[in-house]
Amino acid sequence: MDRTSLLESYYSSMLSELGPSQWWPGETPFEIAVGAILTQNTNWKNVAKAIDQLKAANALSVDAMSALSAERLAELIQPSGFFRLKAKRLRAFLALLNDEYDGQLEALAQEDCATAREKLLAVNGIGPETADSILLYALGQPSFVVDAYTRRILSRHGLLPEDVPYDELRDFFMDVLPEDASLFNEFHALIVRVGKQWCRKSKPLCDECPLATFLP
DNA sequence: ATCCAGTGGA
DNA sequence: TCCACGGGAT
Repeated sequence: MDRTSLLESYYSSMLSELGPSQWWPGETPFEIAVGAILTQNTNWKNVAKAIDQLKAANALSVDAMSALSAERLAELIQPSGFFRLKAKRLRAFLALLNDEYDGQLEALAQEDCATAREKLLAVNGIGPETADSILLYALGQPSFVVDAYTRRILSRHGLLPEDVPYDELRDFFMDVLPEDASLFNEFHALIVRVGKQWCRKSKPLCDECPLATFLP
């Protein structure tokens, strides 16, 4: 089977077994972008707490968050872990928006996908996964997101070596899938759900996995 | 390879 | 207790 049909089968198997994901949780593009930074190597439940605190402090806008000191911002996002580091990263992201896009996330979304990706990657603290998450889930751009779950599932299925570089893993999908943001959105969301519940790092539950038929 | 550094589930 | 977590920089 060619890669295109294979990935389509993965997608339809997960979708039919799990149902649609309705990702990403978040009411505004800015909130989603903030969540993408906060969730780096961190459980989403911790991020949700941090976002609640940002909301309670009315800090979930470019202007309001830009007005906060690094210390105050760190305090608000504390439950997400790495809070001093992430406060710096959020401020570096805000600096990009304020300095180059007049504080408008929508203006960044007007760039073509590759340009916006370069701009995001140039921010200290935004790496490829965070950049792609912002592009796809906050800006609606067709940039496929891959993560540790994607890597784990595909390597356990014998499709790619486990240490494959990020961009090669991303191209594994983008080279053959139609450039469709809503497809990329749902595909990645389904992979994360499978990774969390079945393809766990230790003690994976292969027997009950929605992707069990694809195992080598 | 090591640091960042809180939280919840196994 | 221990480990893993929608990673990234140094």
